[in-house]
Amino acid sequence: MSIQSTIEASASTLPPSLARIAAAIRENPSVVIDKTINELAEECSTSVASVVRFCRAIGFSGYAPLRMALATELGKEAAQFSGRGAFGSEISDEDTLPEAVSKLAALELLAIEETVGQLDFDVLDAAIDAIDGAERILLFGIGASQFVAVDLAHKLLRVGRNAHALADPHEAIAAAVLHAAPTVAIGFSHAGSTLETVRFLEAARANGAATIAVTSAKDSPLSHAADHALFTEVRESTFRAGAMVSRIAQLALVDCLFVGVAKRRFSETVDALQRTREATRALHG
Amino acid sequence: MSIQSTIEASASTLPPSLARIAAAIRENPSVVIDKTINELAEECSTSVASVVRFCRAIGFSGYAPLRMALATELGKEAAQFSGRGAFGSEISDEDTLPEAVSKLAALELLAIEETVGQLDFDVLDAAIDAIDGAERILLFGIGASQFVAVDLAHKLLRVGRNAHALADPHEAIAAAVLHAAPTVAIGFSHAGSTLETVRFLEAARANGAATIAVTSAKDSPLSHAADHALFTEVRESTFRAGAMVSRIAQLALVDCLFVGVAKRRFSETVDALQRTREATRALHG
DNA sequence: GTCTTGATGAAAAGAATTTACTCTTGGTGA
DNA sequence: TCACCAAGAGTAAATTCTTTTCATCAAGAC
Repeated sequence: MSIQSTIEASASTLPPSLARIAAAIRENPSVVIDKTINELAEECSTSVASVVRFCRAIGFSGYAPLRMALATELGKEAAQFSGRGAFGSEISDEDTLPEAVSKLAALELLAIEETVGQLDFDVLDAAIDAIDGAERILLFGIGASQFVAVDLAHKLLRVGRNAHALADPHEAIAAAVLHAAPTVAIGFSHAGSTLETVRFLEAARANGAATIAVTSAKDSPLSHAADHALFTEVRESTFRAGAMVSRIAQLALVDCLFVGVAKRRFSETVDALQRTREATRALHG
Repeated sequence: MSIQSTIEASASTLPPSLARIAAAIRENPSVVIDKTINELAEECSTSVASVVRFCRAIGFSGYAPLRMALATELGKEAAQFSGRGAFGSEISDEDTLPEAVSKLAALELLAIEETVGQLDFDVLDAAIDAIDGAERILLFGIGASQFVAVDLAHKLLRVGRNAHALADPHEAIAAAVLHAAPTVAIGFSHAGSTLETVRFLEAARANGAATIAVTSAKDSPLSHAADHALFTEVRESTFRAGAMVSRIAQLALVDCLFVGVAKRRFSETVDALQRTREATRALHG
């Protein structure tokens, strides 16, 4: 539990003069670091003794320990937002190149962090099960999502799985309705509303295939059409950065899926990767 | 510049007793936070006066300011490594799924951070200039790098640039040697040694095209074959995670390029994106 | 050989922090 | 009504920590 939330929590039970100190710190935590106990007491129109009482009240032995702990905590917070440019602010025409680049990078980092952070491992595990159990893996996405589908297909192919990224809606539906070996169908759509992709999953499901959705929209046609829905977390500032960031998040998610599948058949996977690697190296002489 | 590296840097020029203090802090920075100036002096077999001198020597006005700053810095460091699983450690068979996933995510985050962090903006700017000035943009990569090439081509296409991701080496060379409008050729190769990609850039260069390399290898045939070499920074733990992480880093780099190009023609770009967006929306009714 | 110069620590001086004690205020029960 | 208690708050003394000052010492320069 952080110091600041501890202060927040105990603020209501504190007597007036200690409460003033709590309020001052809540409003600007760095006063503790910048000011001595005397200055802080004066700023809160109270005595240094009360500041010491306040420190005790929130669980510290004195002012110095509180100072150190708070400095550390503020450092942590700063780190969370440092190197992440002007957060959330739009990438605009006026930005210099380094500014624009760091804003974009910040969004991409955040997207991966949050996507992986909120991942439901039960769903992920179930999806991996489905992929692991299938003899035919069909992947479909349109536009930017197509890259992601192709990427995963390529990776699965390299470890010896029978994966196909379908190029167009007709081909996708045709493959989905084909009665063949146990199939898993994976549909990719950032907004979750791309009609062709939804149809693809629906058709596959109607034909007894397991279905997986990868989208950012929790409550969307695509997620409803799937047995297992995996979500990306993207703070899409606008369409300008949106496509890039959502693609990165989808790829990170796809990597998680792949790692899971690879783990299931670890030795085979390692073996397969080694072979493909050697084979391609042979090509280069 | 961090406090700890400042200490590191000045340690060699410090007189013996101050050097002892520097050594103690270097070995365990948190002594500064845990101990008073008296205790620290005693631990270093020196006087409190020397500790104050030390603080001055590394640019602080006294012990208290150093304490606060160091506490903040340690907090930052702590934040950097929390939530990033077991760092650098290999993804292994024994990992649970959440472990494996967080290790992978940590590697991907690090790759983006470091790639963007070490980016040479002069080179980036020059590369963007080249792309901006070209009337024909040729992109080529093989294997995993092909996705990156296709991705960038797709994005440039969407903002109205004449970009082509070439599918195979023959096509690539053929396009490169064609005497046509001012051309820029962009080659992608993680290792920087893929023969076909190197040949592609060489052919393009011989024909007067501007050339750009995207690779992780600073000193490689590909980077030497290019006018402007952009580097990804990947701590490739092994081939298991390597392909995924390097691809993410390349994409992040490609996004930087794209943002730069888009900035040059901001209104046109926004306009073009809006049009393509509306057009695709029309398709979905 | 003496004179700097820089390094060092002891101790005084100055701040900051903590403790001890006092004062006020508002309530309680005889 | 009044004595009394307890909680809240402050003053000032005591303590601890930090900074400054000054004296000493060693090593190299003249």
